[in-house]
Amino acid sequence: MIRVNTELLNYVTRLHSSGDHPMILEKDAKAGEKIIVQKTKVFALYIIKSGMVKCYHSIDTGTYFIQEVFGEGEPFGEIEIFTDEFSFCTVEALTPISYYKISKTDLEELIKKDKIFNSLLLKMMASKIRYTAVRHSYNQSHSLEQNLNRLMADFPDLLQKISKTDIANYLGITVRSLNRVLKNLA
Amino acid sequence: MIRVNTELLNYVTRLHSSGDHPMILEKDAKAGEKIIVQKTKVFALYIIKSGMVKCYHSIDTGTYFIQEVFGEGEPFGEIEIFTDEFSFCTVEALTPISYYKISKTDLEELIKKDKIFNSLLLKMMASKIRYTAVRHSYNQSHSLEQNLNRLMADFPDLLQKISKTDIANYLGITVRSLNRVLKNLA
DNA sequence: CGCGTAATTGAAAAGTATCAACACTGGTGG
DNA sequence: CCACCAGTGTTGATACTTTTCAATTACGCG
Repeated sequence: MIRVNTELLNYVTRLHSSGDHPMILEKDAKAGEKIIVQKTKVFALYIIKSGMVKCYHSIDTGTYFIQEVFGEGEPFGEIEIFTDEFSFCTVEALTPISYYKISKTDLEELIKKDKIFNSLLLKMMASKIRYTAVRHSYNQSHSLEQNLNRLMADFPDLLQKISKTDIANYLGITVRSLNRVLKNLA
Repeated sequence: MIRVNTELLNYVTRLHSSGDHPMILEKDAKAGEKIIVQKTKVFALYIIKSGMVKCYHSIDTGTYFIQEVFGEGEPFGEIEIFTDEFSFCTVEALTPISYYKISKTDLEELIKKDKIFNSLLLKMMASKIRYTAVRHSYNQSHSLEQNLNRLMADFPDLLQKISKTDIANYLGITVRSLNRVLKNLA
């Protein structure tokens, strides 16, 4: 549920601090701020340096589905840039965050010139596809209780870090159901 | 549910027929043949030239979840190659198919040398992530009836092309539920 | 303190799975 | 040519799971 990408973070941090890449900006945001808003154009790739964001897709009034929670090193905005479409998710800071920002044109330059960066991107996207597919498959084929157990095993401090509303929206269930299952587990 | 990628197919067909790329092999398979088996090592990228395959993840005896049905131009095997992990899906021909096959080392060569191919790959993976995310989100947030309606609207000849068992496993429901909803729609 | 958001819990309603019986189809062998 | 078989599809009854609705409590913050 909380994804990280140390390899990419280390590489981008090195690029940034080398000074050779002034196009890599470092920025901050407060908890609750929206970095990307659903159905708008995206002009940059973002990589989280510290903190967490949630990436969610609103359906209509009130309900939304959490695609993923991104932690250190996870990039976002790349899908909109590569597919050249409007964002399908809103990305909102869960904690105060700092992040790197690379504009679309600079990103395209970087991909052309830096083969290591290019292959990190390919690897990152492949890993996103794999992770999402496994998660989707697991969710569909197991009971809520099993899904929750797996989540708690992977992230023991989940309940401290993420609100129950968000956990429920990540699992695609109501908070009522989440509470019932949590009570049964205990 | 049935994905295609005309742009990639055209490009690879041109590479193949130019004769400059003898590493791009053209092969065939009968309906029911498995091109990739779950939990095995994958040594090549495959691109469908004609026909359809289903990509599914088995849980335990009997039950499986269909990730996606791939049609013309859709690649598979790229995730295993880029993440360097065992396959999490079995890829099985639904119809007789013909496909292109590029070995891992040749693929890496091609990515380095051919910037257009590289950017087609980036775009393809971004589009897979986006599509999967939207599908997952939609499935979780809508009723079975709405999901089925959307599927039938997108693929009017769905019931002729895909078996009900496979459709149910794609939606993550039982065949019994699928039949009930289909009856209500009519 | 008061306000809005998040969390908790029960009861009823709706949705889905499970189980089981049976129909339909295409291919195989006696 | 027909009987059989395996795989797929159909349908009803029942049990189980999840949602919906509603009422109440807890918490953080200006």
